[in-house]
Order: sequence, then C-alpha cells, then structure tokens
Amino acid sequence: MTRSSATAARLDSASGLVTTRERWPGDTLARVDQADRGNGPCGHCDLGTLAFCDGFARRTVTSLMRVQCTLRFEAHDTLFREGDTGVAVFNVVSGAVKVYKLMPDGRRQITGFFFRGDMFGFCLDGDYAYTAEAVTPLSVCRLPMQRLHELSETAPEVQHRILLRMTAKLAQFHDHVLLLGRKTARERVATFLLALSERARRRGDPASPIPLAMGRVDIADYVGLTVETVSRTMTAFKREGLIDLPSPNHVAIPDTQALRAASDGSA
Amino acid sequence: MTRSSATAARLDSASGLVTTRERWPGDTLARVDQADRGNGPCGHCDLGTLAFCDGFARRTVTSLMRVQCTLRFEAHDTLFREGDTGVAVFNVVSGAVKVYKLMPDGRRQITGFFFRGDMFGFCLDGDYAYTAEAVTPLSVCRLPMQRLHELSETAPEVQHRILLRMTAKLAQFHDHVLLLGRKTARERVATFLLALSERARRRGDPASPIPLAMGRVDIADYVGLTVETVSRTMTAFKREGLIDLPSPNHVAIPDTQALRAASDGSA
DNA sequence: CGACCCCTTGAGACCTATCAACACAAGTGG
DNA sequence: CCACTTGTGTTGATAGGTCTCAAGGGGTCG
Repeated sequence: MTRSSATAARLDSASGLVTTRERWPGDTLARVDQADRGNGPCGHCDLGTLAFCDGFARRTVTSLMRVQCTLRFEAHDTLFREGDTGVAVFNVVSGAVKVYKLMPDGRRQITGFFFRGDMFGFCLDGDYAYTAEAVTPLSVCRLPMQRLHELSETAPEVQHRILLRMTAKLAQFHDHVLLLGRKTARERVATFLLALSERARRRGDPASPIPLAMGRVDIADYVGLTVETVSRTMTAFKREGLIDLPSPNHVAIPDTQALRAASDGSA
Repeated sequence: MTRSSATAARLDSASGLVTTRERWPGDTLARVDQADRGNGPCGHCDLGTLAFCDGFARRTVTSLMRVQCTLRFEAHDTLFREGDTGVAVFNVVSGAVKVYKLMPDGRRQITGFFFRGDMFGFCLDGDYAYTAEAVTPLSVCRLPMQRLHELSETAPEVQHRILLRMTAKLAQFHDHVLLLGRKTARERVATFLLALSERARRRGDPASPIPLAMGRVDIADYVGLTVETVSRTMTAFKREGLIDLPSPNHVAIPDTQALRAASDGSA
C-alpha cells in the first residue's frame, strides 16, 4: 500500500514544509502505484462523477493532471494544521477527514467531516483556519490553490465549480450553526445521522445502513456535546426504534421521517 | 429619503418576485436620488476602499455599474427569505443586516451580521439558505449573481475577489462554530464584542466605543443564548470592568487583552 | 399620561456536563 | 494461553450552567 511513500508525504505535510512545487505521481513525496490509479477523467482517481474534474474539457483536465497529485495517509495523520500557510485544496478520494479548531485549554470543535468526493482546504493568500486530520486510512487528491486559481482564469468551468462547492459549504455551515446554536441534544444527534445518511445517498452509497467512520468523541466534538450525551442519546434512539445499531459503528435508519421529526423538534 | 421607492423595492424583493432583469438607478423599482450617489469607483456608493469594485479596471467597473443598483430598506424590512430563488448578492453601503434561519417551532438562529462593506447573499443556482433582514435603516448595492459570474469569466479580478470574500466568510464560520459548540456564555459574549470591535476597526471606525446596531435578542440569537443570559453577562462584564456601557447600545472596551482573555477561557 | 418595547434582575427548574465505574474488544508481552 | 494494558462505548449519580418564568425599570412615542 505504498506505506513508506505515504509516510513521506505525511511528514512533509505535517511538518509544515509544504512547498508550492508541483508534484505528481512518480514524485518521491507522493508515489502512487500504477494499480492505485483510477479510471476517472484525470486518471488519478476513480471518483467518476464525484471527481472535481468530471465533465471538464479535455484541455482543462490535462492542465489539472499536471498540478494535482494523489496522497495517502493513515488514520490520525495530520494533513495540515491551523496556522499553516494554505497552499492547496484537497479532494477526498477514499476514507474520511475531520477538520477542527482547538482552544488554549484543549477544548476541541470539529467543524467538518469530509468523505469521498468532498473538497476541503479552501484558502486564499492566508493560513488554514483549522487543522485537518485523517479519520480513516485516506486517499486525497491535492490541488495547489494558486494553480487552480490561475487555471480558472482561462477555464470558467473550473471557477464555477469552485464557487458551487463553496456556496454549498456555506449553506452547510448555516445549517450547522443552527444546530449548535438552537438545537437540543436529541435534535443534534438526529440531524447529524440524517446528514450522514443524506450525504451517503448523494454520493451513491446506501442511505440506510450507514457506517460511522468517526468515533463517539468525534461526533460529540462535532455536534457540540459530550461523549456521554451522544452515547446516551443514541441508546435512547435505539430503544425508541428511531435507529438500529447493528454495531457501534453502523447505524440503520428504519424510518427517515420519524428521525427527521426528531431532528427539528416537530416530533 | 426616497421612501416610496424603497417600499417598492422591498415589496418586490420580499414577495419573491425578484427577476433577473437588470435594474439601475432611475429604474422605478430602485430609484436613488442623485444626492444619494456616492463618490466610489462606480458612483453608486461612497464605500471607497471597502467597495466591492474598488481597484478594478475601469472597464470592469463600467460593466459592474450596468448591472448593479442601490436599494434602501427600513429596519425590520426583509430583503429575501429562506427558500427564495437566489439571484443576487448584496454589498452593505450603510446600516446593518442580519441573516437567520428559523425552526418550525419558531426558534431562531442568526447566522451572520453584515455591516458597511460586507457582502452577503452568495447563492449559485439554488435558493437562499437563510432570510436576510435589515437591522437598521439600510442601503445596499445589489449585484445579480449571474451577471457577476459572467463578468468574472472575462475579469479574473472579480472572480478572485469573490473567492476572497467567500474564504473569509468560511473562516468566520469556523470561528463561530467553535463559539457555539464549545464556548461558555461569558466566552461567547466576549468573543462577540471583540469581533464587532475588530470589524469596526477594519472598516476604519474606532475599535473601542462601538455602537451595537442590534438589540439583545439579536445578540442572543446570534451567540446561541437567551436574552437574559446575554444581559446578565454584559452586566457582569461591566461590573468587572471588562467593558463599559455608556448606553445599552454602546460598548467601550477599556482593555482589549483582558476581554480577549475572557473570550477563550484563558482568564 | 399610558402603552409599548427593550433591558435588567431574581428565583427555580431542567438539560447537559462532570465524575466515576464497568463492559468489551484488540493488542502486547510474558 | 493468559495477564495486562489500552482504547472505546455505555451507564449511573451528581453538579452546575443556562433556560424558563416572572416582575420591574426606563425610555420613546402617540
């Protein structure tokens, strides 16, 4: 699994020594076996229609191929830290990522989870406002922000897609702010599970038995609760038949409408 | 103050009958007296360096002038509602705007305040994810999103500035999510006041005696607390000398560092 | 002057956090 | 193979921060 090269990439990134030098498969920092290369538009991944470059003109795809590269990480690896100079955006090819902010006393708030097809790390002449960490073994497609920006000057389609992703992210934030500011513990957990389910559906995975890539602590730090409250709430949901827990890391939603009702207090 | 035309614009916008037809000063829907026109790059406002079009090439500014128009609203007027088709972005020329989401049972979460120079309403082929309402008498510069997008294909500077605004907004959201998910009541109020102060400073206003354009209820709905808690907290801050309240709507910050310490629990 | 709105203050209730303990699975090393 | 450790999830008892409910003060405006 190209373990050693993945380590090199991780160290490079985690140490803040990210340069603007272009890298691509074959580069010592991010070697990707030929077998790992997918059948997507750019040949870097197999995201299909989820790929950032899906549907772009061949010329554009070619340009993107030159500047992007695939990187691999293990769970708990740090991709970049809050305060690092932001030089690239990432597309998740496989696995899951969490991004979070820390307070001086150690309190943590996870501000987002990213799965296959999701894009994160937007940053324009400035530092990353958060830390990004692999939740599971991870494969990401890395695009230098500057190059992406330059490319978008001649390829409006690229620019439009970036704007689409960012507006979608902004809308997500509005929802999450509502969750954190005004929802009860039950509503938060229900909303979280529904959102996971909906996102799974949108990327073509089954909407109901959903795998929980993250642990209870991460869920708690995302919805602004404690582990205990999350655990108690999920147990309560199971007792009430709102969800099923075949294993601690798998959630089935027998009745979406019922869970939805629990997610905004209309239950 | 062009009351009747402002009413017309409001009704048009609030009723969801926003069209993509270009409008400009002189248009019956958005008449702006000549005296109201500023000395900014486009002649629509006097935002100076805060203006969206500041620093753009003359050709770009001219293009922008053709598609943008200035609108006026009174406090409590609704600019657009959650679910309305998103067709335009707005720049605040004077006054303040709040955007919020409502839950079925009436709970409200304000997700943002916007002041002079701030831009809001980003929306690409989709509906607004929130409602926008004037907090004070308001003057905004309206730019059709579609036109802005078209223009940005030939004027990369426009596109870059949009990206800048959106990444800045994303960073703000990360901070606000941390506030809502992990901060105590004291920390929330302190953070809020500091952010107001900082934003005032950045747009060239004094950082310390800051006017509170919004009431306690709005503050509470923004920081995820109740009015009572906000009021109690501010009273406590005043008692402790962290802030001064010459009037309920004016806050002086004698010691920024002390308030900052209170904003992240390092006090 | 009275109605209304906003802000403030007080007392008690409630939801969630905190602290503590236990179950269970997966390593790890003797 | 077992003892031990570690990590994760669950459950219980208690405490505490914030909400809820209630009332009063001060300003504005008709």
